[in-house]
Amino acid sequence: METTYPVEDKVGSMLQKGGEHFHPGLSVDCVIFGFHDNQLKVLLLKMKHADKWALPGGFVYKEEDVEHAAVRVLESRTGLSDIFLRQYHTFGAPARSDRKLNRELLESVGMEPHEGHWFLQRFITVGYYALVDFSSAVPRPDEISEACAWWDLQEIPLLTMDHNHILQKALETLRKQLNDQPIGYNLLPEKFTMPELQRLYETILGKRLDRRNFQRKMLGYGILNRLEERKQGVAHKAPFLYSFNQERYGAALQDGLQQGW
Amino acid sequence: METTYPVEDKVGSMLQKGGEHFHPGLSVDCVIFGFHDNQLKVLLLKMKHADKWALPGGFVYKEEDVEHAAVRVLESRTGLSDIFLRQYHTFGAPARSDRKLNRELLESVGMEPHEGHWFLQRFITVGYYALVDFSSAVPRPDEISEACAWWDLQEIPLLTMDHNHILQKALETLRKQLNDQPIGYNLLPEKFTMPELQRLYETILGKRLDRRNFQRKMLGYGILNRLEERKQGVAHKAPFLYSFNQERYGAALQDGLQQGW
DNA sequence: TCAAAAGTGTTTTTTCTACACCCATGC
DNA sequence: GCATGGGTGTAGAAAAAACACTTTTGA
Repeated sequence: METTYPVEDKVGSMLQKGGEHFHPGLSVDCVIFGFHDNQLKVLLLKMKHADKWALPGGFVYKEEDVEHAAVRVLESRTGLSDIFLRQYHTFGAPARSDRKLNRELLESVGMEPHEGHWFLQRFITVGYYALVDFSSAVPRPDEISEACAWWDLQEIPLLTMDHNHILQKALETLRKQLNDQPIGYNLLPEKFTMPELQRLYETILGKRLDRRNFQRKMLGYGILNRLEERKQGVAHKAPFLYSFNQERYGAALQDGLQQGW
Repeated sequence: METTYPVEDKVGSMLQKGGEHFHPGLSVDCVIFGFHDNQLKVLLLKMKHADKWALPGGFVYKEEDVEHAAVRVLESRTGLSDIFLRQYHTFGAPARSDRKLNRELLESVGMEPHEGHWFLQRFITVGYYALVDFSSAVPRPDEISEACAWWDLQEIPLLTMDHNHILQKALETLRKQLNDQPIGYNLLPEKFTMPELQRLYETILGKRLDRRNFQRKMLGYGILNRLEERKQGVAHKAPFLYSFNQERYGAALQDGLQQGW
């Protein structure tokens, strides 16, 4: 089922016509995680007419599935489709909307910020987090932003509105996901080494793990295929390459890994 | 911070004035769990002018925190405040709104279902689940419903719209909660026996557990106080009574019980 | 007095934890 | 040749699973 939605060609027309096209007072925000240089990265946007960075987000068309809106944001910012995306929380505090900021944005594009303008209403936002392969994702700013870039999780600046909070909550959810679901398929390249997978886990958890116990536990999940080849051109002993067993990985995502009861 | 919101005195005025007071296209639905007779129960409403039962839900006032709306629904249906409430998912499929049903409802109260009426728009709903003490909760229907009652989880009928789906998802979330957080404080009376707590777990999980291993594990969490007294007037050997250690229970909710990594 | 439910403990199995040793590679 | 990272195995501790005996009570 393919549906076409109007495209915002520029800030002005979006802000002007938004009220007609979008579901009122509703947005989605995506925390897009990538992994590179043994660091967890997050994709951030720098909006025009704003001095702070923000999470990539967007509005939901009137008859669009909310999740579809998140997929759309994701695809337009990274060029990737068919990736891991999960809704984790909806942020509904009235104070989270920064009317002053939005009013200034309206004025900056020469629009009259009249009372009742759709963009000046209070917004509820549905938070999604995504796991993407850093090397295949190509960050691209949209019409209303001047930059789009990966940020190291350790160096996240003060973001707009409540976006630091939204990001923090995504990270907590991701950490919990490790406890009953596998992670890696979407964050690592097709072929990867066990140490690389371990770095990923360590980065998400923020602590170091024992090399041998990690390998045993991970192999015990039965979701990995060890390939014949080893990683080329590395210092020291060449580690084996692995890939995920699609079927078993999917089943593990579905059924969970270890259940306490 | 106490805020007063307009009260819907009856269906007509709510449907008529709703557009002025409520955040457009947004609702909350609550899956209220109780435990009685060794059975997990859910509180359902029977709406006037409708033949199906529904989850208790409501709309969100324009400047009201979404969570506050859920608390409001909960309090008005059960008479309880300060209970366990958790947001678990937001349902945003366009097809979930049953316009036909709402149109009929409008007509049934003598209102013109004109195009663009707020009640005929597509709705996003934020799902919350609550755990309440069955014996202190007093089910009370609101102005727009003719009945409010506890239903056995095994006997849930076909509900309105996507409410069966919303309920199912709440149950899944509740099951997962058992794996890293304690449950019971809100579902059981102040004093309870170990077998009662075990029945609760068994009911949620849908499977039987070993009596002795359950007790060992549960005591190991260190969240229980064993009281001096035993349950009175029961057949067979009288079991000890327990209560939850508030401080430790709260800490366990906060920090989690067992973390896989 | 006996069936049913509850309290407590023990054995076995499995999993987790903490290590030690050898191998390959680049400098 | 040696420091660094990677592959593999093993002993001890801890947790989970399986199971048995005794006590209390109402019918």
